[in-house]
Amino acid sequence: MYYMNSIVFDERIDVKETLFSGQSFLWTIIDDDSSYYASVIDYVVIILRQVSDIEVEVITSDCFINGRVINDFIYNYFSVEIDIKSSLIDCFEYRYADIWSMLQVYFSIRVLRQEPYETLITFMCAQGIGMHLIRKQVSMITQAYGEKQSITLSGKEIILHSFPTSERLSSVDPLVLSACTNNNRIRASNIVLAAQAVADGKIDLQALANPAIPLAELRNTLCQNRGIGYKIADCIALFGLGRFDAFPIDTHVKQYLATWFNSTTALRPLTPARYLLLDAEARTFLNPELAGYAGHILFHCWRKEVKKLRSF
DNA sequence: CTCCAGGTGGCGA
DNA sequence: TCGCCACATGGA
Repeated sequence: MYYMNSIVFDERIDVKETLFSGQSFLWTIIDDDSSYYASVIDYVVIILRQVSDIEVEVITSDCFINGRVINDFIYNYFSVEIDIKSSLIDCFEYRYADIWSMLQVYFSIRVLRQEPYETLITFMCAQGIGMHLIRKQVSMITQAYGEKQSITLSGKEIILHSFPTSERLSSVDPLVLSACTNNNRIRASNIVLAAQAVADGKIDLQALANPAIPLAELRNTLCQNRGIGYKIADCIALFGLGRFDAFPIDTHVKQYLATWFNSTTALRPLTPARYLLLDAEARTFLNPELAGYAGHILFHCWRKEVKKLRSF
């Protein structure tokens, strides 16, 4: 028994660019020609299909996701209430006219509100390697330790896996897990430690989701865990805790800060001190409240337009 | 072959 | 605090 819904948004949303812009590593392309994309969220199989610029078809194995009815969940998941253009400062259009015109296409990308723990683990897989390898690691982790789920779409069975619980990952031998983390034992060990911390409450993600917590404090708390530095902490905040003010700075962001925004700091090696400097610099031409939202749009635009990269 | 990819942590100066 | 290096793999 499956549930089908059709959701019409007020503004144009590009589902594929959103799901595969590198903020989520848990979606797979079922049928690119028909624009079908699938994932498992809270043990619910969910399939999205882009019907038109503003319409999305949703097929799920349950009518509730995370205790919400499907439509409510999707609206929240795609953060449709956010006015993307307000993530840039008012004079951006005039001060950075070339970038502004290049960005137009990318305003159809939304920043997702994803499950915090899954975001934490998946971004711990994203260190100094390409997007392709990150997806491979996450996919292997779900297949090895997640629960098998399936759904039949037009006569074809689609096999998916839920993301393994923190309890499940806690009990995995790091050496065995390293088969799923590029053979990187340090990363595997850090992931197990993080899963254990989540499982026994040392990392309280529900508490960290409190928007009243200052960004710097949130970042420092997350950084107390091995394998999480400023960048990963900001990614967890932005994509997993709905903190759209968090501005992760990676190799690509560093590059566009230097090239597009003439940052001399961004020309030098990225140290923790320079990370904080760049963070402050970015907030002079981005809306501080939505700096990370803007950062993700700029990030994806830079990767595609300048670097000619793919995210999957 | 070299360089780079959504980085982090340990080390010596 | 900064620069350098190991960690690991794969694509350009």
